[in-house]
Amino acid sequence: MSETIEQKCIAKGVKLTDQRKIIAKVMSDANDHPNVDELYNRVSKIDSKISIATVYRTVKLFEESGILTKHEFKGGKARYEELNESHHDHLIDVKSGEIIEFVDEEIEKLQKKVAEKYGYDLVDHKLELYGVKKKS
Amino acid sequence: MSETIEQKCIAKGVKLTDQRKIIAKVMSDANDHPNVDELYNRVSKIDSKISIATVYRTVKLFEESGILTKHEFKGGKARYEELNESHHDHLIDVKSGEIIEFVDEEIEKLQKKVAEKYGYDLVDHKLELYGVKKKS
DNA sequence: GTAGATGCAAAGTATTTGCGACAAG
DNA sequence: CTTGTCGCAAATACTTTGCATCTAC
Repeated sequence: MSETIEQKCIAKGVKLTDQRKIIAKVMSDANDHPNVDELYNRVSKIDSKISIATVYRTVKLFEESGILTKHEFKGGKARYEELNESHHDHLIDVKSGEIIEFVDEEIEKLQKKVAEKYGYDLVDHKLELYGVKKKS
Repeated sequence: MSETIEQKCIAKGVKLTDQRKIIAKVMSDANDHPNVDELYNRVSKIDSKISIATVYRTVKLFEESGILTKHEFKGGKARYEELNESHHDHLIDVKSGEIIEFVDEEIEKLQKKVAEKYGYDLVDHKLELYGVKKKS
């Protein structure tokens, strides 16, 4: 296991309040990609007095600190997930909404090559695949 | 040159009102990826009485009819562009906002392969590269 | 002790919708 | 004619913010 979100906050000099600790824990425990509403629901079960404004402020802060990453999948609300060493992209089941994480080194390399070709250094990228389960 | 947006509307049985003709023309003439505000501005110069609600309704209708495609680039408003036979992805200059269109057959193939690998048929995908211009 | 965080409600954005008037086919 | 569209303003959905209070360090 690598660093916890709390540890990352300390490393980055982010002040750890009770609210932030709870949000950090909920995000650490999440195996999915919750949106702010879902996150607020989970957090509320632990401390019902936390306001949604704090949740918004915190995910934004964590994102700016490189602790969380934000996804804006098609037509939905912004979703967050913990950012860690292993980069991956997403395959989204358009029927069920299920999200599969995948890595493809070859695609990564090609992306860099495309950027190079146009005279750019790649600083970020977004790759989302939308699919339907095969009958087979 | 291929079909105009107007022709596509007729082909798809979309009723052609004056407002829609104007929006169709502005989108056909656009070489960029305007958001609704920008589109509304351009349209207003031709007919100042068109309301923004109509612009929203029309881009949505055109998108559902497969005439326009919607992009939700990072942190911005939804942008639209005409959908035509040549599929492409986008490389966005994070400093200037400039958008470069590119095609990479190899990446396309690999995406399909990844979907296959997880038992999915690819129905759609989104690939956006964000880069900064190289000094050199 | 002090700078920064929180809760609340109000304010912003972006987009959608109800409704009566109007126009395309 | 009749069904669908338009303009308007109000409503909605998501997110941000001002301010007084509170808290981590």
